[in-house]
Amino acid sequence: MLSETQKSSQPTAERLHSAAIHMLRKLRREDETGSLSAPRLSALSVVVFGGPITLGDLAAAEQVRPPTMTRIVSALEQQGLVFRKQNAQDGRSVNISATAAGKRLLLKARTRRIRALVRQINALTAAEQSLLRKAAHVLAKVVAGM
Amino acid sequence: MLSETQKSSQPTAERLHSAAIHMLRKLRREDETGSLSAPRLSALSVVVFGGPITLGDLAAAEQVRPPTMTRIVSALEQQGLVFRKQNAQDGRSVNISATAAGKRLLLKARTRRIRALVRQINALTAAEQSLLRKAAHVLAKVVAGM
DNA sequence: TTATGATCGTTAGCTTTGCTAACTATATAG
DNA sequence: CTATATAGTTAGCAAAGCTAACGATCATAA
Repeated sequence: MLSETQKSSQPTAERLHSAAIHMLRKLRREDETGSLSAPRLSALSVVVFGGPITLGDLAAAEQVRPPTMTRIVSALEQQGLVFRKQNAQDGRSVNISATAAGKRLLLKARTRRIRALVRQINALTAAEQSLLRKAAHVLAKVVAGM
Repeated sequence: MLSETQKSSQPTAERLHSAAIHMLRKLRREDETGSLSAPRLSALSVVVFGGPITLGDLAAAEQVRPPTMTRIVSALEQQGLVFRKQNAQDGRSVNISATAAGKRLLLKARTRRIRALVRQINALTAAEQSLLRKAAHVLAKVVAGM
């Protein structure tokens, strides 16, 4: 038999799932002029803060298959935001790093993309903001564990 | 100049944004055998609990353009989960309702899709679960306001 | 040392989901 | 009755996910 907390985590999960779907759809529309889609922004962020990184590791970090990441990296490279470099030790492996333009753009693009979200959070009460701040950490842990 | 809370909501927003991206990617992969993708599941949910509903209203509720919703509804209809019916008063308008199979499948599919998420939440401490439960409500409000 | 097999990345090709533009059909206003 | 506005669909494009198949490189074992 299920415990009290187990039973009640189903609606919580449903709400989080729904919120995630609608949040991303909304942010995509807010950011209509943005040069960086969510997958590209997310990948670039990993490269900027965690690079240089191999394509395989980047794909794993972003939880997508290598062919998907190949295409995202190629697009970012064409935009001049990252560059590939062959690994000297292992010729099969490719190291991906961010260019100066990539680092610059990441900060601007990320700020703009989540602007609407920040605005909404700022409209909350101080208690709610504090709650959400703590929850964001828990949520990150939850997702990492999946 | 920005207040203390305003400054600190930027990283919270970033964490929530990142968590949403990775959560949805992970759930999609968990649910590999699932007959219902996230957009279809989300739309069906609105129809089941809020239907009958016009295509335009459904598109607005799901924050997508009418052509996108036309296609999703057509797919759901082909799967026998919803059906269209012309509005008697306004011949341009179409009302969408769930079939019995649609209602049945929604519950099963939703449970399966978020199973991994529920599992992770259950692994949290009681305090964290309580925190997340409250945060889910706040988050729903935040997203609704965007 | 060379042959075998594993691993990394890419290419090719499919599906789904977004979009805009343009069209049809119906309703409403003048 | 005509003109315009609205609801939904169709057509066609791009991005992002996948699998399968392939080339190139590395590691290992005969």
